[in-house]
Amino acid sequence: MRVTRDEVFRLHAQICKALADPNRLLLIVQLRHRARTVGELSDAIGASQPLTSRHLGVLREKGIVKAERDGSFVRYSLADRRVLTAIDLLLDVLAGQLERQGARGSAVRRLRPAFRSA
Amino acid sequence: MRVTRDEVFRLHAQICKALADPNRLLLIVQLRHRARTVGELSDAIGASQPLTSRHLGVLREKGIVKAERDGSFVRYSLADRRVLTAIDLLLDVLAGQLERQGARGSAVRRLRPAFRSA
DNA sequence: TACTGATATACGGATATACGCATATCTAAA
DNA sequence: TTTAGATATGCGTATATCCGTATATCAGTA
Repeated sequence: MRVTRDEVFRLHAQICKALADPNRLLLIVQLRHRARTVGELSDAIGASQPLTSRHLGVLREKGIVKAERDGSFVRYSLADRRVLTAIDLLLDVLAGQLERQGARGSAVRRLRPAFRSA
Repeated sequence: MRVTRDEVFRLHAQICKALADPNRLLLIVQLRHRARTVGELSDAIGASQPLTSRHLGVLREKGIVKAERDGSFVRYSLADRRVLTAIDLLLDVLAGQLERQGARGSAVRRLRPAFRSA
């Protein structure tokens, strides 16, 4: 299959777009250490089951997570950990911006890389 | 200023959203090696001047690029090179996906990291 | 001040996205 | 085959995004 330059940029943007939603970022972060079922994820991010399923579908379609059936459950996991590295980098960028603005709060302190990788 | 956990994820997603457009990715890539004026960028990505300016505005608002006046020109440059690292990582992810699908074309070959960093 | 080139913004239409709610599909077990 | 739990999908609505076109703002110069 032939892929043009424009098509590459379009697909690249599609991947970024898949990350460009708070709920989906939450989902990805939940998968940092282990695979999880839809129900677990739904609980973890505090969203309804249908909404969770749909966001997972978006991530799956873009090849960011993969799904594996386990009985009546579906277990989701990260398909490529480099995505995690990328969003961590962007989080670092955000942390820098917030710090420069003098932002406070525990959520901000937890952003610091040293904190997060622990 | 107090920042909650939800707010952090919202801002994190905002940064991702700023990257989630082919034209804006094109712009960022154009700034990899040097600063450029709006006119230069507009030519480089083949978009109209107003559209280019607006996309640059989005990137500037999210702290991804910074603008510097130079006479009647405005010179844009990257505000944080980690963003470049992040999108390169995501491009690698895409390259892997395309390769697995047996994609061809020079645009795809140029995706390979070894190629790109040269 | 008037004029020109560079950049930014306003407006409107077309398309895409996120969400809630209802419902369909799938799997295991009775 | 029926039932129940887990997951996915359909539909309608509100909102956001992208773009073209026109116009406004700004800096430099005559």
